[in-house]
Amino acid sequence: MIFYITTPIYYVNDIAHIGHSYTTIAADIIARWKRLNNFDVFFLTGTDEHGAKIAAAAKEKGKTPQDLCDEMSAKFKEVWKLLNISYTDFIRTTEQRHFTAVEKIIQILFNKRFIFKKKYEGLYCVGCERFYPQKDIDENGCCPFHKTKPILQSEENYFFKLSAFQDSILKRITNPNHKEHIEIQPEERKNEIIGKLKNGLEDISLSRSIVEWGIPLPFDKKQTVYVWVDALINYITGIGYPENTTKFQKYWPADVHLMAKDILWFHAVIWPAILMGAELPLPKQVYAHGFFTLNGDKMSKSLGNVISPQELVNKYGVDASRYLTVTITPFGSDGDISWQGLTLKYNTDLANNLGNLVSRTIKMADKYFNLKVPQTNFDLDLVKKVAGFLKENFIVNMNNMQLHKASQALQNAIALVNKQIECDAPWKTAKTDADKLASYIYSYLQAADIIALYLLPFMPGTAEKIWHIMGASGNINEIAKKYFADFIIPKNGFSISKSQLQNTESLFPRISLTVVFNKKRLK
RNA sequence: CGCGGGGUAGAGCAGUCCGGUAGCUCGUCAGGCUCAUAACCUGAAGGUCGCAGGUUCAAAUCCUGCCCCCGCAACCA
Repeated sequence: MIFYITTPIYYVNDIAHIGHSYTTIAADIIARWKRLNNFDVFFLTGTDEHGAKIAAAAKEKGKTPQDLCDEMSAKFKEVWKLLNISYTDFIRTTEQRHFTAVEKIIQILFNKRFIFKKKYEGLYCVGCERFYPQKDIDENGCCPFHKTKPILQSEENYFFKLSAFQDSILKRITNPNHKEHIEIQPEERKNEIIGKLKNGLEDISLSRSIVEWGIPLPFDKKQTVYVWVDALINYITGIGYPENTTKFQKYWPADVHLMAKDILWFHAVIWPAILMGAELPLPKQVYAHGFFTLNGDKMSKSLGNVISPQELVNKYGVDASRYLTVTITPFGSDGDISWQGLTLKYNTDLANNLGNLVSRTIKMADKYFNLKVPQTNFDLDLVKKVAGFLKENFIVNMNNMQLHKASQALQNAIALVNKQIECDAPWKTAKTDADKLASYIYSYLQAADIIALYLLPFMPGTAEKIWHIMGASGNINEIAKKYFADFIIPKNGFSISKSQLQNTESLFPRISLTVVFNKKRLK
């Protein structure tokens, strides 16, 4: 079974912020989940490096565009390493393999007469790298975004016949039974796209004559390919198009293109049009998640309220940051976040619930059984209950990309064990019935093992730690793969009797909320 | 009539597609427990589910109309 998932390639005019990491962590969690389900997964991310903005930024810093791109691209890679992102490949649009792919696609479109030349005169904003119709210029005659005066630019450009694909795209999006159906998620975003599509498609300009930092058109070297068209093609470059046909045919079409809502249009409409023009299969699903606001404000550089992944990691650690980033708001819709909210969720879900469960279990195992998995007539009732619950509630949500719901299932499963401990009251049993006590502690260890398996996609490091703390043997990833294939719990459980347990420090030390408030004020 | 989303306890949100005792986290209050990270467990208070109609044995959920908030309208994840 094959699974190909992508994130957008990130534009190197900015360093990674929580928005970038949101998409990437989510993709990573899905990729890891699919791997655990024995899929052959290809997970692609990368950087988008062309365009006048990059060239201008480089010039300003006294660097060549390529140097700037190398630097920025490396920074993205560092962040992904920090966050334990398990991408299969990292594509850069300045790589030779990408040039080859873009040239090939553009040439095909040209040969099929989907590209034509047209003279165009209009108001061009350098910041936006686009022309504006008169109606979109503000009252001062400036670009509505950059507040700078656009220049009157006359260009002879190449255009892509997007309009030719309107009906076929609409059909593929609206009809689930179409053999090339593109599933757009979530539903409300799909409605938006359909609405816009019905308003009609205009042909889009596909080349720029004044942007030098780009890929030259194969049939007119004086012009470069419009950055967006350039960027989209990365999804096929990354898996070997056009040279490695075996690899390409193995992984294409993509199972999911994951992104934020702002760039859905390009992925849901323009990208399929390009692919259809080139007679390539279409992606199966395009999933657009929402935006974060911070304390109700839009995150923006000008407001200076952009959260960086490093800040999160410094405060909460890698795994907690991964977890919090994707579960703090419902996946798919917009959501408001705050440092208080993040810290609260950290304390509730990770310190009080998960961390404390591990802690109380291991301390009891230490106190009563000297850090050895007790020997017992197995009582697997609790384990079966937890396993059954997770199988029922976690998996379906993972497969529907409802990451926040999947994590909720995890939390509920953990709470189940906490409740059971309360109900068993092993600290009382300790005084009366050694055998019963052994079976209690044993069942908590086994339940924690199951929870660790399900924790793997979200918090790979923590899951492995718990696995070892609980005295479970073997490589957790291998065992998880086996478990998710047949859901059979080994007869003696995962933590074998007499195995050595580890009494370690708290996995997630509580964070005082007042510290957060103060830090925020200082900022 | 441009398109889309939202209006559910003090706060933040889920539930709405596939009608059937209104749920979660935080906060508040009262109890319990003492293995544990001032944690964990139990219970309570608190909601006319934006407004008005309609369909139905039954509506937060379906239909109609209205009010208010917020995005988007082509390149900030």
